[in-house]
Amino acid sequence: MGKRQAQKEIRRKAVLDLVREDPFMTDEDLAETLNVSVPTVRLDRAELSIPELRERIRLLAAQTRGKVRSLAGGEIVGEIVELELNSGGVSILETDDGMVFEKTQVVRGHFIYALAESLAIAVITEDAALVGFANIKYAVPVFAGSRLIARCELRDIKVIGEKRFFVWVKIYVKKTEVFRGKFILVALGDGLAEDFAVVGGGAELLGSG
Amino acid sequence: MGKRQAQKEIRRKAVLDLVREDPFMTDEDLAETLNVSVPTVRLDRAELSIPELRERIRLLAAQTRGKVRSLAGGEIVGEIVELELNSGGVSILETDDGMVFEKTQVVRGHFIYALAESLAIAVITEDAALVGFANIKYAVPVFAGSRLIARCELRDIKVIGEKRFFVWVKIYVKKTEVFRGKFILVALGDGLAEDFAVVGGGAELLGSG
DNA sequence: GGATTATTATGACTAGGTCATAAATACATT
DNA sequence: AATGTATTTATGACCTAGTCATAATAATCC
Repeated sequence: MGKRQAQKEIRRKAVLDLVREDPFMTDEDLAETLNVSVPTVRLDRAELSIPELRERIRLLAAQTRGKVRSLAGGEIVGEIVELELNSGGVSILETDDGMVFEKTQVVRGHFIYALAESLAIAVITEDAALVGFANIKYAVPVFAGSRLIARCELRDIKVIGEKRFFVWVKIYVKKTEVFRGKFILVALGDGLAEDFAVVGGGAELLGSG
Repeated sequence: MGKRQAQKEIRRKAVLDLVREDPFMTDEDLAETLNVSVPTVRLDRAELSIPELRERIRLLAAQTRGKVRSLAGGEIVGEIVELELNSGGVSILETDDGMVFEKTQVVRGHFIYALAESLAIAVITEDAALVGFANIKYAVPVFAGSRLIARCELRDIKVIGEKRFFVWVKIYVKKTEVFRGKFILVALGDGLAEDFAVVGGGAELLGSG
């Protein structure tokens, strides 16, 4: 292998790394940082089948839109299909490839947890409820593509200092129970400062440093 | 108010709704669905200060990139800063506005949970480990902007049928413990079919229907 | 030196816009 | 019915970040 060929190989790897790191780079940006011409970069991209900038960010946006809406964006993970306040509810989450461990294709636990927690909180009418404790069990691994059905039941309300809501959530794939969780939710009201020292960034209420 | 003015108002609202629902619509798409010309749509967009398609998806991609990387995309939530396999580790997650309940600005539990779970799994060297049980406690509400520091410790390994890893995770904001969780992880090996009936979409191994 | 490969240049074309200007249309008012 | 105004549409020049095809140049190997 000649010198030029080796250089090419190295540059192509660099191109891959660069766009992976920052998919918002134009061909001109790439050309500048790699000290080659724009056509060279285009050739590299073509052979590495890296799509053009606009396509890259379009894909990025498309990919993440659904996930973010159902995960980071909204208040609720999954779609609530039944809800009786202070009693129970049902919500559904379609799992997909973006939620799995690569190796095993098994859906990561925290997606299942998030579905359960969201539903548990949705059932409580209290203005703001937070999970205080949870006791959870994953019975069966879930694979991408499964439709998770969460059923939630408010079992008890106790007042021990503050109001505590005892909520049970079971999640099924078809008829198989894959998850079971008992959540103890706490109403976030005036009692906050008693049991809960609030820790925050800008919004620090009760300092601890 | 005349007829035309009213029509305009209605159309502008429709434009807003349409791009909100599907930010990937071109002006031509919008013009067609609204039965007006492209320039009209452009005028509407200008007055509603809706950016052009490319800018919209660029913003979408930029906004969600960070979140998705740390949430849905990668295997790990948070950034691992220390890791001793089969022993312990430390990971860090910077919380932000996208992770909170709107009303209270409190970080949603499942982000904290995900940080803990990710670290617990990372510590286990086993090819694929899954959470079997977890016992968790949220001590203190966390506000956006806090830097969460998760410390994890492998406490025990027991073989009860399959290998079980007993992992403790504590999460701090500064010196305050905000979360504590005991995870029992199960190695996902040959023992899978014994204790675990596998439920999945396309990859259904042990059917239940 | 000549063949081969890699790099660069060039030109024509594209989508999905921007901005500015002009023309056409519809409506309300006098 | 005529006119003024708001609204809508049309037009043309320009932009970015590309596409594709073709050609020319440069570097390396045999």
